[in-house]
Amino acid sequence: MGTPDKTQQISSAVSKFEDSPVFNYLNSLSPIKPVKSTDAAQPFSSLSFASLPSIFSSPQVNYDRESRFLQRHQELDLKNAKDQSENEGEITPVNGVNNTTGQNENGNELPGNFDIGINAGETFIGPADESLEFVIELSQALKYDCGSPDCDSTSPEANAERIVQPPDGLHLLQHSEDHESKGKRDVEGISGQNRELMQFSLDGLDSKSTEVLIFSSPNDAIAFRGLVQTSPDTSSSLLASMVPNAAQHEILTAAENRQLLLHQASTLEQYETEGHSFLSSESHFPDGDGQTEMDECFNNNKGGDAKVLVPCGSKMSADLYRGIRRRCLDFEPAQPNRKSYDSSLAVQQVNDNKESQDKRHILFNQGVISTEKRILPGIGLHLNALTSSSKTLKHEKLLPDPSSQLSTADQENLNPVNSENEADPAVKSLQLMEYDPTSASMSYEEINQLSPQKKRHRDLSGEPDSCKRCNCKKSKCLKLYCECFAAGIYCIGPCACQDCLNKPIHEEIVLATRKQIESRNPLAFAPKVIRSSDTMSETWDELNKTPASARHKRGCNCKKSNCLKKYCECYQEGVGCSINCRCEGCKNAFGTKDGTILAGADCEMEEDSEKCEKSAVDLEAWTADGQKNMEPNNSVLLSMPSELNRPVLPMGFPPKAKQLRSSLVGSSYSIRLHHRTGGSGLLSPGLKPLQSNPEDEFPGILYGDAPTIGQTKATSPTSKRVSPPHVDSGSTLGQRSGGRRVILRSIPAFPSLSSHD
DNA sequence: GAGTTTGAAACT
DNA sequence: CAGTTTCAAACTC
Ligand SMILES: [Zn+2]
Ligand SMILES: [Zn+2]
Ligand SMILES: [Zn+2]
Ligand SMILES: [Zn+2]
Ligand SMILES: [Zn+2]
Ligand SMILES: [Zn+2]
Repeated sequence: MGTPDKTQQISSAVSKFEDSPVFNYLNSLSPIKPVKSTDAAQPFSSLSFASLPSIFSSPQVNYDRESRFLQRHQELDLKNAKDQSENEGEITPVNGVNNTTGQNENGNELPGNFDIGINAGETFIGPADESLEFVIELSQALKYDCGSPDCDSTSPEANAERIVQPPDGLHLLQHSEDHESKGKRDVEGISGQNRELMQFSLDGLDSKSTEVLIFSSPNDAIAFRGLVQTSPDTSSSLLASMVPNAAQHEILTAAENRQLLLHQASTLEQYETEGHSFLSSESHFPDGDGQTEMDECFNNNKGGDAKVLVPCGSKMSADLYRGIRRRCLDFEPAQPNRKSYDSSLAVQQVNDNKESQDKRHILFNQGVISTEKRILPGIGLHLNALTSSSKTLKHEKLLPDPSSQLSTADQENLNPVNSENEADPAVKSLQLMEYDPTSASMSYEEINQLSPQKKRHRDLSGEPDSCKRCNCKKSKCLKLYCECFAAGIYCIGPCACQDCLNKPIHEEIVLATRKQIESRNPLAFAPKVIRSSDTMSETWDELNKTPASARHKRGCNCKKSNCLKKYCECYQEGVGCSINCRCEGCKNAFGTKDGTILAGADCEMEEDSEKCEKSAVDLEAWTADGQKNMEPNNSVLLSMPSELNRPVLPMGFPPKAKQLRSSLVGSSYSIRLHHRTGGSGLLSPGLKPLQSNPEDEFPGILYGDAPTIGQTKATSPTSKRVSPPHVDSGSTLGQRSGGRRVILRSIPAFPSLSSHD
């Protein structure tokens, strides 16, 4: 509510953004402006679906179904969300008690705001065939939802934990918070199943399993999500990694998604063959990781009921854990939360087998809870608002959200929620609130952290908090100068800003400001880099060709940097300059304005061998860029997270794309696992540090995640400096960390250049 | 860490 | 739309 003026402004903005599902969703969630939300909210389902359809061949059909699902799902989520949102706004303790009770309460409340108009009921799922598509679409839709942290939270883990521990409402709730992180683990853990899931999604999912899940619990929504997200997330995550921009998301068609999934699946399979677990492979996925993983777990659960879960849990425990951490690391170094996972996992394993039914039940419950948590995160991001802001953008924005979801979680603080105990949710939330409201739900923070942080993650070793984000002194973080604000996220602990108003507490201000900025420039929060993904896979298939399909929408205006430094937004994003650029003396290693790519081959052809060299250098430079950070491989990953950490360029990065590619691909496999192998070791870290594991654990995965998230530039500010991974040496890359990355990159590399603009 | 450079964002 | 100022990051030392 806020002042009428604000409301009006917002409402107007909302109208604009109706398209963005996330936005709607958020609105609905946030208690603050029910009215607005309501209006805007309605679209949530419709919007989200609408977007989905575009992606898939048959949108309408799916749409209907999805909408149904969503409705339910939404209701649940909304309830949760509401609770959370309320909490956020008020900062009251949330989770613990609220969850349980909250649901009921929320439920009552929801109807009013939401009213999505959907029928919730009835048949959620249709025939198996449809279910497949349905699932996918949903997943996408969910993603949008997920954009918020929620997605992450829903994790199988929760179930597991629950099982282990007595079913106290309170405990559960508390755990739920932790679950978020756990969820991630779980997801990853599913490894073996993942493949199946993926395939299944492609093939057409088992209608049976899906149905079961959905129908079985009242929390259909949750289950639903899990299912949906599963397949879609994966694809999405891949996409994300591949595509830098949200735009890709839109572009991708169902077919593409499938391809992606398949691709992943194949990759995973390979891994498994080697003995690695899937988890790792998936984990590498950027955004989706958390979600995806969870989804998978869910899927498993659904299909196999308890059985599935068990596996997930067990696998997850070690492998997942790592994977999760990695991801976290990517985005953010410290994730204290994760620790808890370990313990929880162990417990899960024990219990899992026995109580399949109970588990399920629990799952649902937990899922719900987690959902609630999730909601918060979403809110945390301004993205919601932003998303809505630009109609066209919505998709783009969506992407960002997901990315954010990824998990960055790190936040320094992060509360130790984890294992320690579940400290009371309320307490946590309170604490978090101090820093950020997000704290309650990791996801929230995660999102926020995502983008900006990545840049500076370098601090890894040093301080957990290290990841710093913005350092605004005069803008109060309410202008695009602020990377956080520009990325649509709230400032958090790692930010070194002064007089910051970009915090959940000042949501109204933030949203109003956003609105104003958008009114001036509708694309202000849109992703800066666009990729035409349409053909991407096909087109690109091989690298060769042109380089970069992705391009900066607005182009740069460099005068002195020759587009060879990160002062250049194009270069920073890892994309070549385009006709939209007004740069002078462009030597962008990713492609010059004229279209010349400096790539090695080109170089030769072209006059300047120098360019070639430079370009190649750039690559390295790009990753390492200015600083000299050198962290081992990880660095790259870490850095990337923000936006694209990795250059858009797909394959061929100009210079020595070959090396990269090959290395990437090859490495992907190799890498994968190596961490996972350690099965036992995984857990360890506890926390850690990115730093510590960087090389081993993170490499690939993190990397992937990051990009995904980062992809949409809009969301993330720019990654400023990346640490250099030693990417340049192809050999190195290839081996470990590189693997996944490479794959991702290659995939992403979409072809066309984006002309869309 | 301080200081410089840079180009986008904001402002006029 | 161009010119100027402001700003925070990227970069340098
Ligand atoms: Zn800031
Ligand atoms: Zn900030
Ligand atoms: Zn700030
Ligand atoms: Zn430039
Ligand atoms: Zn440019
Ligand atoms: Zn240029």
